[in-house]
Amino acid sequence: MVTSEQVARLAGVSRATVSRVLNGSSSVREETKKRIFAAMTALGYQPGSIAIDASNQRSRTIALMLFQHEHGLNFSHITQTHNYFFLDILKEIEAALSEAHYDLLIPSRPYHTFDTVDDNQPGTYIQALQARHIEGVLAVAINLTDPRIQALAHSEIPTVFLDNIFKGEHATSIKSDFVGGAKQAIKYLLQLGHRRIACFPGDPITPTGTERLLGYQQALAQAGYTLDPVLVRPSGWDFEDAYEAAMTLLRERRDFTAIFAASDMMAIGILQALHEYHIRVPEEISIIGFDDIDLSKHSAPPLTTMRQDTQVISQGAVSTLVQMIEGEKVVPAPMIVSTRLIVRSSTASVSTIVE
Amino acid sequence: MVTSEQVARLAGVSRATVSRVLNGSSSVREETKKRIFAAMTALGYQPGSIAIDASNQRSRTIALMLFQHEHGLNFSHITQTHNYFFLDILKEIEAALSEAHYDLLIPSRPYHTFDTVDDNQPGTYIQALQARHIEGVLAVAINLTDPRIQALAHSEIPTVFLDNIFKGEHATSIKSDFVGGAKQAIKYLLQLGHRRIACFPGDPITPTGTERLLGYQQALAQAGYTLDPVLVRPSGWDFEDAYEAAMTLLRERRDFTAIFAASDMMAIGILQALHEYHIRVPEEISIIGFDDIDLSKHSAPPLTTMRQDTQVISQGAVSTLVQMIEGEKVVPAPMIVSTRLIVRSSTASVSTIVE
DNA sequence: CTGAAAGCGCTTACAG
DNA sequence: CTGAAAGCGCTTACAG
Repeated sequence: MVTSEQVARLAGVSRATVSRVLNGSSSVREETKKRIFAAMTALGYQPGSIAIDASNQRSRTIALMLFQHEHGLNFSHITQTHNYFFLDILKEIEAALSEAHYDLLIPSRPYHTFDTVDDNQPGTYIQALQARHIEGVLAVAINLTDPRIQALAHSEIPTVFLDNIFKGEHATSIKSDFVGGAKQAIKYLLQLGHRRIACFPGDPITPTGTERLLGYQQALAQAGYTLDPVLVRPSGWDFEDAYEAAMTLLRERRDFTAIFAASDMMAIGILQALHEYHIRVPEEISIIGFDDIDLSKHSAPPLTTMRQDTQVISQGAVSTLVQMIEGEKVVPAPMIVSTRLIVRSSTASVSTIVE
Repeated sequence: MVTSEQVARLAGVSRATVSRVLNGSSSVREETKKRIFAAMTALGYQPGSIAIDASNQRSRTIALMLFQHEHGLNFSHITQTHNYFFLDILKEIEAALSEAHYDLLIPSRPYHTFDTVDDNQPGTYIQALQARHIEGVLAVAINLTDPRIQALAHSEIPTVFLDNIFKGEHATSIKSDFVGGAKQAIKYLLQLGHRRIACFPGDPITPTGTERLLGYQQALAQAGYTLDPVLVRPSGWDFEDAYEAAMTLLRERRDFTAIFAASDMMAIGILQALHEYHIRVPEEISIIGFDDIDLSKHSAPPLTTMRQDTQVISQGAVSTLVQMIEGEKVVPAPMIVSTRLIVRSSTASVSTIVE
């Protein structure tokens, strides 16, 4: 590898000056600057990042962490169908990080060089991140009971949580307005004339599930309708979970004209159940999803849904994190991003129902 | 941060000895070893990775690169529907890398500290990777015209290409047997009695598309059937591309009883077109896909497909790469992994066709 | 504007 | 078995 030493020699200056040119830290005579640039291109010099990091004591690296099952790796989570939505987030995060000149690390090697220590103990988990000079963490906390989450939230490592609210000395969060989004979805269905609306809130163990359920309840209450508990069907977040829950509901032959699903992936599972029962959408049943993943516009029929603003969430997460790393000590308050109704063909007003 | 200095002091030894205990490089008296471990746990010491890297001149980091559109970032590619398959690969790669104690970097920040250089010029692109001490690259080359691919294949950086064959002094590849897989798929359809089989080979500009087409042609020829060119429908790899191509084919009212799709995502697009034409699968038309992504078992009907062995591909890619980094100078030959027929409900024998 | 020197926190021959 | 010293390739006060 070409070193700054060689560049310096060729340009007839000291390594210090080469470094100054690289960083623009202090002014260098135009003339010498030119000589140095010439030497750099002549040799094909690239400053080595390890040395830069060693010297600056920083890595410009942020880690992406998914907490789902206690000891799983990151991608093993993200490939599950119910996490499909996060891929869109990841895409935008990568772009935003690139703008800000940070790298994204998917930590996969064991954190410790010696084996006496248990990686997953909350305390040593944080030490391990610090030892690796992770400057910030973007965390998706799904399994809220994982003790590493609290350890992270209370550590000194700047952290932004996506989708669930955590606060700490150096931690904040950003998420969609699930309550408001669910409310708007239900209002829209009410507006179309639907009165008996089934609700698949996802997993009510998680706040993100409960929030959607709450929006459903509030919208109904505010419009003056009573909720029929038999139409509320908790389930897991996966495609199959929703499919199964829908099959059960259909088997029971309940009376309803519309369905609110807590995610698009779930809606697509429900759609398949309806399909198997030869129930036409939206002629017989309307259905509305949540997220607006790209598959939604390709489902049969294309799905009406509440879009989460992935761009605002991702850019917000990154800029907040960068600010916490580089900027003032003030930790920004948790951010709530509003959702938007996207009307496609899976919803129709009750009056158009064909018998 | 706790340093080895502090540990050494507390244990009453030199930093050298602490280091020796950490690496097990040379023998240390049992007694002092114990004292040192005690000091480490007492202080919560974790060796800092930056210093380790600086000293060892290596990073234990491998980069994941997707070459698709000239200047795109990694995740912006992977979230496209036609790359959904690679998520399964990524999941296994992460696990294998973890085993081997390497980190996965998704390079996103600009490669250069100074702006005089164009990152995407093949030469400087390699220098940039070297400057970042990337020890190896896992590359998915889709846009084969990207000059960075050749630069990488001929560089000194150990590289394993997935899905397309590239060879170089320090580069090899691993991929599924697309020709063989396509052949087996067609043979299976022939066995079911189908004679007029439409083929959606994906994008024939790419070898991976052409290989599947070749398998189709060979299987037909070997069984003694002539190929009707009108049934071969090239298209892009995306869901919509296949959907559009299928709509066109259906509009033309061609005579065929089965379809071979080059990917599951394409098959799902075609399924939707068939659905819109109210054509029953498999009663009227059989369809077989390729890849076996998880969505395939959830499509309506569940898809018969050629499964790619993601585990063998991923583990093979990682172990080969690690071997090139750590081991002998011999570059392993390109590897071809066989595929496997997974029969589900989208295929049936022609005799069962209900008119 | 520029050079000599010290420093970042580790590791590893070299002695003893 | 263990310590003192040099080194990894940068950066940054400190002088001049």
